[in-house]
Parts: sequence; structure tokens; C-alpha cells
Amino acid sequence: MVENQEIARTFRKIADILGIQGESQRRVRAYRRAAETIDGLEGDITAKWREGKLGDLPGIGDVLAAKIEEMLTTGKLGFYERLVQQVPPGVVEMLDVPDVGPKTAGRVWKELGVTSIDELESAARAGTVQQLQGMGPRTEARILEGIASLRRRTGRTPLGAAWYSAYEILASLEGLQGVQRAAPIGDLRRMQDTVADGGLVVASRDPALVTEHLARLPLVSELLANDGITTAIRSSGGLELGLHIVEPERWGTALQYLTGSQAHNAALGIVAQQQGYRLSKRALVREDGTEVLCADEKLVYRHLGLPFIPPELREGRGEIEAAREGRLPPLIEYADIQGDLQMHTTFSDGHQSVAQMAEAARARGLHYILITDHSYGMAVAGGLREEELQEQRAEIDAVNAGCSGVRVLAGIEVEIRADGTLDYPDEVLAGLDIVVASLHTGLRTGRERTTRRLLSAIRNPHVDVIAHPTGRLLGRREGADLDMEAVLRAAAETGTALEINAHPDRLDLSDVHVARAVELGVKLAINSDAHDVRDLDHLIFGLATARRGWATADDVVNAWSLERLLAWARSRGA
DNA sequence: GCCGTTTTCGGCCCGACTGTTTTCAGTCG
Repeated sequence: MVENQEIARTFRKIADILGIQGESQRRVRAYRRAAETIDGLEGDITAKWREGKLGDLPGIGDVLAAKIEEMLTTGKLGFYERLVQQVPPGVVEMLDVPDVGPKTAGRVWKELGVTSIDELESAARAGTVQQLQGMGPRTEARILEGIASLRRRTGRTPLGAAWYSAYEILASLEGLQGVQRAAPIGDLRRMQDTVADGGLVVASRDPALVTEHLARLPLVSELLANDGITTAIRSSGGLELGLHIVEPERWGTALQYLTGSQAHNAALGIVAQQQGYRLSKRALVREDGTEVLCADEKLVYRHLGLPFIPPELREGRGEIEAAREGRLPPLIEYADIQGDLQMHTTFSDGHQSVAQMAEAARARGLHYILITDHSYGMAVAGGLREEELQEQRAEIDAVNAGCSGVRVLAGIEVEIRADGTLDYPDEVLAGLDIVVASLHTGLRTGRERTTRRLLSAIRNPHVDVIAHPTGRLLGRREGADLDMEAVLRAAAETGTALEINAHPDRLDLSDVHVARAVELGVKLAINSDAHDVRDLDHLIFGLATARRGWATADDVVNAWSLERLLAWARSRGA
């Protein structure tokens, strides 16, 4: 699958460069579309090529098929190599700045000679950018804000990318000779929404052998060594992961210590001191210097007189006091999740049919799903008109009649419009089992307006769930400026659930907002927002975010039985 | 650049928002 990623990445880069060069939007789009197709491919693209079936893939015709073939046979692409010569890499990087698109990047480069984000910043500060035709002081200010926002998040990788990368490597290590155990550490194990100090710990008596194994993995592009000892690995996706190899009898302390966070370990260190220990990666050390080895992480906490504290809670947010006083909540677990209340189908921008989504959900042990295609306001996503909603209802009824072992509920992801009203009238919404509402546009129209729109949707008795409340996209876009406290209080008052969107690009609500929601008694929904059956697997990220916010199964409506869920929804529609 | 047909070329998911315009271009979803 390395080839798939590589080809998709190359096509996206080509699209970027062609865009900057002012090529036709259609041509640019063709490359992006092909990249999406390749990313979404189930199997290895090499197999497709061998079967001579590249042309069957949507968005791939003769020209792109030939380019894929060139990459698979020669490992490179002449067209791409010529293209990258034509535009400085720093100009392409400017596209990462919010509000800077291909036109702007191309113009500041050609008209001002700006070839990097740093130079763009200088030019904007110097007031040079606003001298260009069609650009003014506000555009300049937006560019500066965009650069600042980009800087704030560099060095952090969204959880999903880091997690998949690390777990593929962990899976390859499992069962290898010399490897006794392996686990993630750092903010990766704590499942923070973005990862900065994630890594792996491996228990082994033969570090050299482990290093040798790692070096041979196709998922590992580079071993980073310090004094001859491997301390980090770079994944084929470019992610840097710290690496620690420890003796098996020191596994527990190492795992605990390296998982952190710093705040948690600092607080735990005080507890240790009170018991006459010092906390370290190698062992619990008594005052006389003797070591207490812990082969198991639970033992570390037990020695310190504490119950086990789940990694997601280890942020120094009062978890140690709570553990001491027996107040740790019974965190929601994966097995508690009964259903999924947001997913899309081919009726709008999803990849599969209602029946296929239902089957995929059944295979994952879910008992019910809510189909939530977009309403017509999301024209770009093929949003549904009212009559299409009726057609979909018929299909849902048919799937349920076929008794697939999972109950399919009829819903919608209805647009909250600029004035706070919804895309469908109340009588249409009343006919649905559960209504999910969300904002996709006007996310930067200001705190007052965004808050007002959300409050208006929350107060609509037909709306049961507010999806991805802030609209943030990790690593790409910060959430809308809004009065979250007011939103949470309104949701608590009306009994409207707020979504923890489990897509690893969103994780919205964030853990901090979840914690406040739990305090206020706001109901939550952990939803995959799947646009493809495989996206159902993202629920684990939403689950982790819920746990990081100290949520229990009772706080989460889709951890309830179908009967309880529907009774809740019905009680709200009044 | 793809696709479906009209088998050679025209259409390709569209609308909101912003800031610069004085009628529209660029970005985003």
C-alpha cells in the first residue's frame, strides 16, 4: 500500500503546482480526484495495474494510467520531476497557509518574487502584499493570521495519522524474535488529538536484533541514532517516533514513565516521594538506592497506593487526587458503544449504499445506525431535497425489512443556515427518527453570529444532536470562534446532545470541551461521520476523546440501548 | 484530464463568504 500513498501524494503535488501555474481548474481537479480514488482503494494499486484495470478506476483515464504505470515500473515520474523544477518548493508550501490558495501563492511569487512562507510573512508585514491589484490591508492581515495559525500547529501530527502509522509498525513487531512486548507511549498512547512526542517502547533482551528488524520494515524509512543507540525512527509517512528498548522486567515503569504526561508524572512523583520512592523510567527507586522493578504498569500504581489510571486521563487534571479518593469515573469503553449516529451514503457524498453501511456496522458489532446524509444546503456534497429524503426512507425501510441484524434509523445532517434556521421545515424533521444539525459555512463570521446560529439549532426541539460543534480540522483549520460555555449550557438545558465527531481530522468536541460538558450534564454522541465503511473504525478516536473528557457510558447517547435512545429522541420532539 | 457519448468534443457537484471591487475573484467546504 506504500505505492498507493506515494502515487496519491505525487498527484496531489502535481495538482498544487499546476494550480499555482494557473492551469485549468478541471485539469487540476482531475489529479486531485485521481488521488482520492487511489487513497480510497481497498487493495494494492500494483494488482490493479497487473490486471490491466487501472482505467476502470473512476477518474483515471489513459493519461493518468500511463503515469501510474511509469511510477510503478521506474519508481519515478518524469512529468512530475520536470514540474517541481518550475516552482520553488516554498511557494507550494504557501498553500498550507489558510486563505492562501494557488492564485495568491502564484501571484506573490511572480509579482513580488516571494518564494517561501517566511518571505511571505516579511512582505505582508512590510505592507508590500497590499500593493498588488485586488489585495488590500485586510487580506494582508488575514495572511499574517494564517501564518501564525500554521506556526502554532507545526510539529504536531493529527492523532489519526500518527496512530495508524505507529500501529502498523507495532503490528509488524509483534511476534518477532526478540520482541516480548511493544506499545505506544507519550501523547500517542494518551490519545491526544494531535501528537507531538509519540513513540514506541519495546521490551526485549536483544536491542540490536530489534533495531535490525526495524531497519528492514518497509514502514520505517530511517533509524535515527544517538551515540550508536537508536533513539527514534522515521516512518515511511514522515512521522518521527521516539524509540525505547527496555528489559522486560522494567517494562511497567518504562511504559508508565514514558506515557507521561509531564504534569501527570510530576504529580505522581510527589505521591512517590511521600511513599519513599523516586519515579524513573527504569524502576521505582527507594531512598537507599535499591530498585523495585515493575514488569507491569499496574504494579507501579499499586506500589504507590493507587488504582490503575487509564492513559487517557494522565494529563495532570486532577486524576491522581480522584484516584486517591476513589473518584475515578467508570470511563466509557468500546464495548459500551451500541450504535453510530452519523454516517453518509451514496445519496449524498458517501461511498456506499444504506445496505452496505448497515452490513459494515453489523460486522463491527453495532446494533443500530443513523443514516445522516447532507441536506440540500450542502450542494457541494449532493445534499438531499425533501423528495430524495422520502426515497431514502423507502430504502431504509427495505433494509430493515431484510433484517440485517442492525437497526437502521432515518436521520439527516441538516444544515444550520446563516440565520440559524434549518434546511427543512419542522414537519419534515419530525418525521425522522433522529435529527443531527451542523454548520459547514460561515465558520468565520464571528463569535456572536456563530454562537447565535448554534443556540438557535439547539433550541429547535426537533434537533437531537449538534454535529462537530466548532468545525475545526486538525492541522488545517482552527475551530470557529464561539461562546462554547453558552452552547454547553443551552445543550444542558434543552437536553440536546453534542457530538464528539470521531473523524481523526476533527475530534470535535475536543477533550477539554467534553470535560466541561460532562460537568454540566450535557449528553454526548460519539459518531464516526463515516463517508466510507472503513471510516466506521474511526470510532476509537472519538471514544478516546470521550475518555479524555472523563465521560462514562451514561453520558453518551449511542452507548444506550435502542429503546432508551428512541425514548430520549421522542421525548424531545414535543 | 476524464467521461460519455454526439465516437470527437463539450461538460465536468455548486454556493457562501470575504474583500476587493464598482461587478468580481479567490478560497473554502
